[in-house]
Amino acid sequence: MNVQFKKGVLELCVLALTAKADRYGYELVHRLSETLEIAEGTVYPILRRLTKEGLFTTYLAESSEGPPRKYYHLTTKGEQYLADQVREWREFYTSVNQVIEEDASP
Amino acid sequence: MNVQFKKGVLELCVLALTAKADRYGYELVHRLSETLEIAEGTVYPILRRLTKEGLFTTYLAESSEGPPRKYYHLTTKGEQYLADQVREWREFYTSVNQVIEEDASP
DNA sequence: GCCACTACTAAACAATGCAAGGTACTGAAA
DNA sequence: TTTCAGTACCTTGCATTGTTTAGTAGTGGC
Repeated sequence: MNVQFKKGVLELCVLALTAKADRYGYELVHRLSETLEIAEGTVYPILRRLTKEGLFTTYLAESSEGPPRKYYHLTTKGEQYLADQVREWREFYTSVNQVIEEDASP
Repeated sequence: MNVQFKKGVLELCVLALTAKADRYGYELVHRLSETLEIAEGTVYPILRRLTKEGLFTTYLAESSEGPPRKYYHLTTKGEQYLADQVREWREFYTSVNQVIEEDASP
């Protein structure tokens, strides 16, 4: 998996998954690993940063299978930011595909 | 335009455009600026790097409108690399869209 | 000669993913 | 009881790569 492709997009994926339901870090790592290869050391800094920026609130919940989980909940500000990012992402990959296809089949 | 999205993809775009025809740097900057916002100082380092890696050969051609242009020509190695990158790109954005849509319309 | 445009280069800077390391709780196997 | 695997969290330093900013140099019009 091309590491460079992921830049900035992982943040978008974390936001998107958390919009569907509150998530905890470990869960996000494993969910995202199914399709995109992603490391723990990548996810936690993103969560910290986005929480600091007010896009997430957090709360702890006990688990029967290990230490308590820190859940992340998307704020209203987070939802707006996510919507913007999704729009930008769509514009972006459409542009890239135009450049590629322009070339692949002229 | 999200700066981080561009990382890694610019290389792909430069390769894709050069696969269609030999290009010179200034031309690439202006073509790519049409869709992605991009600076001169970004393109030339990519060209230098890819040339060093054997994906491009270069030659000079005179221009009636300024100094001679340095054209970049994709090598066979470059074509193979491009094909790989395009395949990876398609897999990548498909995965990202799955994650986003999973969330946007469940 | 001077200026705008074209073409390219160089160096310091910033953002972000990753590897590697650490802490700590639970339950089952030894 | 000790040990190990699985769960869950977090931090640090590194590598990669685009950006910013500045600079060099040729051409043609004023």
